[in-house]
Amino acid sequence: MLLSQTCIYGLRASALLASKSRADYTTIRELSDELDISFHFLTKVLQKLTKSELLESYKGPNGGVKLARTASDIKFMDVVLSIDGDSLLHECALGLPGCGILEPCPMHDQWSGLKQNIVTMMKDITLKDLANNYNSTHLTFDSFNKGNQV
Amino acid sequence: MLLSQTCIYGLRASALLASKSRADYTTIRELSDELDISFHFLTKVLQKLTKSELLESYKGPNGGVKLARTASDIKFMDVVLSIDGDSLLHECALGLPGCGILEPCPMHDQWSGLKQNIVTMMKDITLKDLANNYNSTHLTFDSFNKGNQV
DNA sequence: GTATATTAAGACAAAATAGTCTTATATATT
DNA sequence: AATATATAAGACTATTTTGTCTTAATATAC
Repeated sequence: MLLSQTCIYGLRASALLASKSRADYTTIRELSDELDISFHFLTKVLQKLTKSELLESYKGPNGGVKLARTASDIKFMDVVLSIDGDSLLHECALGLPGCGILEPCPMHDQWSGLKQNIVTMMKDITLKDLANNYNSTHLTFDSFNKGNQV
Repeated sequence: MLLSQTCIYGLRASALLASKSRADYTTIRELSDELDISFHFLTKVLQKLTKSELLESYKGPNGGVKLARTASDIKFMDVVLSIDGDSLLHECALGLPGCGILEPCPMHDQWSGLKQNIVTMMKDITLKDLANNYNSTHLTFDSFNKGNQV
């Protein structure tokens, strides 16, 4: 799996927040219910995004979380970096720590090309894009969670 | 990480076997020493490849493992499928079980394009390619394991 | 046939990841 | 002030992945 489960949860919650495009705060409980993710676990995931200043949180009644910037200004990659870190950018396909331009492993050239494409995509796509696609499918995220399609 | 550690060990051992291009058996001990991988763990990894009939094994003195076919006839993808299975081929970037053409998740189109490129590469590269590159670098795999480059 | 060399198999341990639960802290409402 | 609502933080548990160790099975050589 390319991204950790934690990261995927963060991406889904971020995309859902973006699709709501609300100015006020959304509770994590609402997000966890819609996404069918454990409330407590999602709380911890979103804390990372808050610390990275991708989200803003507010305690107490009418509190919750919201995007810290406009959805078009937060990239897929921002969420990945915040949660999974930058290991994806540097990792050798064969897991060799010394692999690089000077001492390429047998996979280096092929893999770094592909990796660059992945990174480009992640830097290209914003939460707004995710939210747009999300809305255009006329599907709730919840429907995915039921696994009703192969 | 795209591939499991187990899978990476399998790939490295397979590439090393291919680079030796020996007709007789190589002991797992020799492979594990050169690759600096735990002997017992590598044994279990290679057992999977043997069961998948990518390798042949032989017990007793002068025994060991060798490629079951010529190196140019075993693909990177064969090893990945044997060890990690085909989850990579089907996985949605957002981990949504229902994601597909009928009910695409917000990432579906972009991700399936990239995924296809990855799969194409893995089906394209053979152990012979890995071995060639490996030899042309004039580096032992061992030098990578020391992590002497950023 | 006994000793030696090798993979096969499976029990066990350690580490990383994922998930749960409880308590603390901040805010709003009354 | 008291109560209710929300995130923050951290202890704890469960699961998966990775790694270790012991024993079994098989083949060779003498």
